[in-house]
Amino acid sequence: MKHSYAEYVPAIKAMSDETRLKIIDMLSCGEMCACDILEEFSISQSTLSYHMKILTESGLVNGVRDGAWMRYTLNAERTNELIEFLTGITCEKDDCICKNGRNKKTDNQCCKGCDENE
Amino acid sequence: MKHSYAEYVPAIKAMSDETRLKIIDMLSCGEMCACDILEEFSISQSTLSYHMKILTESGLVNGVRDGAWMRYTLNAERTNELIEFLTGITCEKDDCICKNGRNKKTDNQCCKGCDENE
DNA sequence: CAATCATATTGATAAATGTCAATATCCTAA
DNA sequence: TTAGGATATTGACATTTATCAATATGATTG
Repeated sequence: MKHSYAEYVPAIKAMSDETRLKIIDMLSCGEMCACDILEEFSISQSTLSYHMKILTESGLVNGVRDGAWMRYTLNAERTNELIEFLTGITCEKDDCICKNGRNKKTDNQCCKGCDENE
Repeated sequence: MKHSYAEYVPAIKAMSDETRLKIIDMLSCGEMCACDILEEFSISQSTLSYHMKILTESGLVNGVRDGAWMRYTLNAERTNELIEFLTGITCEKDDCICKNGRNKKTDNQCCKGCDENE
């Protein structure tokens, strides 16, 4: 199975920032509104809004309006999917892409199964 | 337990690029040299060198010189650690940071255990 | 040691990112 | 319906990122 790396890049990019990692951690136990998240940081309101937009557009976080507030939750399905993807590309596997390349010096290093799979 | 988010940012950033994701996938089954990796992409040699530097400096990939070649391997320990970290911050947990904040609208949304832990 | 192959570094450049202040929009409550 | 609170958007800016061509460095082999 070939992975579509590009599909996961926005979500990984969304996680590649200290502030957003902390926001994800904060949301992992349940819903929070933007104003409560903001209080945990020393950033401006517009910067938080920017970060929340990246998180929601990446699919990792869901945001719903509740009157004047925005209520944010972690999209567990999406985060699980991402972690499974990362697990998949970092673990040795039968249907890997490593059948390509690895010609010159490391022919014998290829995992078993590479020749049998497309 | 408090996570040190910043500690993981370089590794996540290293993964937040389509080219580097594919390189990680290629290395997941075993060692490859730079020249073999290069053949899988339509990028210049200097660009690949740049990407390999980011991957090795992030700790996700190990590179050793073998004569004129560089042999790259995935650092499985480090990738596992990263995945465990991501799993940790995305799963509901007892020792979460969510005891902070969540005052205004969502007091009742906090997970069990938040009050008992620092 | 000279030629050559493999990789790294440098300098330049365009694009993306993170941040803020200012402003706009959306919603509620009086 | 209007004032004010919560959030989003805009414009400006500095920093970082990804890329390449050119060049440098390191290793091998004749």
